[in-house]
Amino acid sequence: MESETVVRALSALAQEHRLALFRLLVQAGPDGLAAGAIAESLGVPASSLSFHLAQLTNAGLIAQRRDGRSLIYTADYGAMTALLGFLMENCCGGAVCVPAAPGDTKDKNERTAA
Amino acid sequence: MESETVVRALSALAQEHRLALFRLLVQAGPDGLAAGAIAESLGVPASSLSFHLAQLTNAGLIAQRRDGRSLIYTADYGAMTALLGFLMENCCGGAVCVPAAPGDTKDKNERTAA
DNA sequence: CAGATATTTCGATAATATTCGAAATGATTT
DNA sequence: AAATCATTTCGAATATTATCGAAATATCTG
Repeated sequence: MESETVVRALSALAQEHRLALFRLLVQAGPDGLAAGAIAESLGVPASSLSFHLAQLTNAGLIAQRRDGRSLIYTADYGAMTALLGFLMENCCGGAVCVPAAPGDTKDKNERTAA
Repeated sequence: MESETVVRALSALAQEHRLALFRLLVQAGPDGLAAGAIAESLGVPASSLSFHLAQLTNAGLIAQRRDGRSLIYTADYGAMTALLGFLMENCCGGAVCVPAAPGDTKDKNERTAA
């Protein structure tokens, strides 16, 4: 995974509306949501939303499919996992350091490390 | 974890120099690196680097300690793990979907979900 | 084909980020 | 305390991002 790709993905998520949007799609699952439904849910004008959808699409984090006159957007879980993988990949020079299971929101960062 | 905190952390990482900087610190481990060493390693002027260090510090992703006349920066692994945790936390409405271990770079996103 | 609906593109404006040299601060040495 | 070294703050130029209405595009319905 190229560092430029990662920056684009992080940039895409580094914005209130888009983070909310992405999480909305993640929770919506494979069925996804139509652009209109998202706009309403987020309280963002259609044209603004379209801009944000384009950013996320461009970053490869979401995908588009057409259903009638609606465009349905879905989260790309693969891209997400790849991103997370990249962020921990060279952690501590390869030592085991993030054994925490998903959902475990522990905040301590004491480590024996090296 | 507040969404605003997450956005700040993502914003901090969503920039070539800072992503490289953070990864440099992650790999450097608990010993960390002096600002000067980082500046040289990244090929960035001192004042620019200082700006980026401030961003990462402000986002809580790195910490500072003084050693003589040098300021040593280290990655905050706890903040990092918290961020990753948040990003997967509500994934698929709570269904198990990212069981992949760190280092496993699988790219498929087929899921039975709901 | 005309009308209605869903969404995107355009264009202009406002807001935020990045960059880097020069000057300021803090810590060390002599 | 003066000189020196490491780093940060300031200020100002440049670049990138976000916002949203109006107009354009694409799809469906009658």
